[in-house]
Amino acid sequence: MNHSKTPTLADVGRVAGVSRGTVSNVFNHPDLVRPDVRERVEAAAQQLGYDGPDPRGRVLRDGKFNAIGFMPPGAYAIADVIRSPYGRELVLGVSLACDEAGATLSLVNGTDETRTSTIREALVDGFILGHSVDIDLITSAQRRRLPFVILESDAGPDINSIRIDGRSGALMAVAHLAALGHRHFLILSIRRTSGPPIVHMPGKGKRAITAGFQLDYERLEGFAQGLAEVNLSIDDVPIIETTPGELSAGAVVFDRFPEATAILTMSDWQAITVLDEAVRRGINIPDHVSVVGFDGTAESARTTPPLTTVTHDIAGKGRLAAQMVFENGQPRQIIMSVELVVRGSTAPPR
Amino acid sequence: MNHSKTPTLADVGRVAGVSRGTVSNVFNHPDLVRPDVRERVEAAAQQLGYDGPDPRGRVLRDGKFNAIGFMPPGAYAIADVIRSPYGRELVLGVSLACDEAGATLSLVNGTDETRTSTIREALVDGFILGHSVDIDLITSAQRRRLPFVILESDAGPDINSIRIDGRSGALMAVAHLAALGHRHFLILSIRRTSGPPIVHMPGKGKRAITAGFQLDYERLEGFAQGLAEVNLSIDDVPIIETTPGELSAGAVVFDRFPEATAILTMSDWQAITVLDEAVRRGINIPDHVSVVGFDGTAESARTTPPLTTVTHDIAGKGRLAAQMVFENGQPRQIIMSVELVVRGSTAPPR
DNA sequence: GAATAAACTTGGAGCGCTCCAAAAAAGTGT
DNA sequence: ACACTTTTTTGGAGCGCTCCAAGTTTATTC
Repeated sequence: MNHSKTPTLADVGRVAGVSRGTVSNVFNHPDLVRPDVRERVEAAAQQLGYDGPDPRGRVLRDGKFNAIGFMPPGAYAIADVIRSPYGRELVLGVSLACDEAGATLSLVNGTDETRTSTIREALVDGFILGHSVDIDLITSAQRRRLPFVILESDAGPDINSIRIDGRSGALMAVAHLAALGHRHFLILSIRRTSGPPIVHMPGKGKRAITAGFQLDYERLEGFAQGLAEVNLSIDDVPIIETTPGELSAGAVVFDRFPEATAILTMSDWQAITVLDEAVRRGINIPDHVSVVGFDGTAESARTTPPLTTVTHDIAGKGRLAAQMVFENGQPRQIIMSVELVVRGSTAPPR
Repeated sequence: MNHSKTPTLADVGRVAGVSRGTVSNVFNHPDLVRPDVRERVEAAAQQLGYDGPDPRGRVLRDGKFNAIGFMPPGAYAIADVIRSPYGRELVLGVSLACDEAGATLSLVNGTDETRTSTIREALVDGFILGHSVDIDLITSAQRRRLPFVILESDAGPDINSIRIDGRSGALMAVAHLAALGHRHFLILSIRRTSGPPIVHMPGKGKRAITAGFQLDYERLEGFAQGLAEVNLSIDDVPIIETTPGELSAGAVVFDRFPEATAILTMSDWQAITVLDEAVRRGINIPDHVSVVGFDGTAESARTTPPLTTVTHDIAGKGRLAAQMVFENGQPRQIIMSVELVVRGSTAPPR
């Protein structure tokens, strides 16, 4: 039994002269085993170079992986998540909950084609899914009969979800700028397909419905409401959709809409793009133009000027999501509150 | 067979009137199955709500998890890795290789006590271990008979390792500063236990050996050599050991060693601490004091002034480590080259 | 249409483990 | 020493799957 094959419980039992069950107990419930027997088994294990039960067997038997999977939204790879400040803080929160639970965090990849098979095959006890309303994905996850939580997307009362109150956040952002006296707004929204920024000119029908996901939609609604409250219509506000990572957003803003004094965004990242472009053009923020970010990432506090932004507890969201997966209780839909943190990127218009 | 239990391959086979093997083939090698049979099986699967083979069975049978584990060094948690710029870039590299290989990246936690059991139990095909010379950990990893790579620590010819040429990096840093005319050096080294900075005054024996790990040791050697080449001795240079994350390092430097004009560090992070403290005290860098970082994280380019730093390809290192795990070939010990990137934080002494 | 080749299907043999009911051993009290 | 309780140990029964050699069916050839 020693052909350099890795030894098994049974091998150890054979050498120690006890049954498999006893060897298993030595490793998992040592208190149930008489001390002398335990020592004999440990000696046998040592001799064979056996280092404890192989997790594969346990997994099959118990059905538990002691791990949760985090799947980035849409076409994002794990690398994109780690690269982005938002993704990073989210994963940080998830990892904190995993630390507490002693669980492993599996970052699972899914290109658009492989997402469902990944869901089917991942070695995890549950999932956290990035924002996505992809019904196939949800179906796959449900089929797997594993707990899962969807972020930033409400998929109905039977499905765990956590999202922020983006509508209120958007509303606060507009209200803040309006209170400062701004009347010329511009919105940076999120383009869900790849490609250059798409510019929606004012007055061409209701553009709010161009939102790809619930996340954008809610925020646009909030913007619309906030504008309505100061007798403006979102239909008169230009909307630029940019893909995450798009660097030219700022240039488009200043090239095409020099009259705008208040820029509303859907992410700190977009806001920072505008800040960078402003520096390049010698446009002073907030003197010439005010900018409001979204998410309140750590980065937003370190820009010059620091960003006024709709803030929420990103890491807390990740952590809560993981906890919900671990608990595996009744489905809940949680809406987290947001807060407008006013910093240096907003001021009254000139 | 329908007691709301999750269906298995056998259940599907029973309904479709074929054997388990055929059902397995439908999902894994559909080309081997006659189309009409395949359809029958697929219909049965659909009817039962069977969504493909359970990964647990496959894992036991095949022995492969299709995942690699990343274990942070020493007492770090996953969260610490994600928080730190260096850890983040490293994980980014690992994740890129995982993306390419279609594998999952498991971030496994190990507190000091649970590290070896984590190694024993993680559901992975191999490991990347943060820098550590902990022999128990290496033994555990070897026992598991899984490929693994150790970062920043050479554990001998039988063990995969990747590290940077820290000695040369350190040497370059000193040479650069010496060429600028500096004679009053100070070294920020790494404290491996928790607690406040430890100050090693000059002239009190050979302090280089206080290094906890190979990483520090090599760099101290490099510093020593560089100093020797300009007729200085490391024994005359103060060394301050700080824990990663320690914020007071900069204060200790300026409080205790105002005569130092050239600060050598072991991480960008330490260097940034010094920069921050300098701003607080109105000390101009590089006019009053020059600072050299280590690692060349993305952050180092964005500080004010941008940091002169010993740079290496952090993400590349992570990626290579993952590739070595996937390849599982002959053990290799790789030393990656470093480069001194001169930016704004160094200048001739006043 | 029989012989031969090709295509497809089958089901046994595990993979390594843990649970659990039952058996065995050890301990207790009279 | 015996009956009875408590502590330990045992080994069968899977967990769900894939491989593979062997068997069966279908297609091709003469």
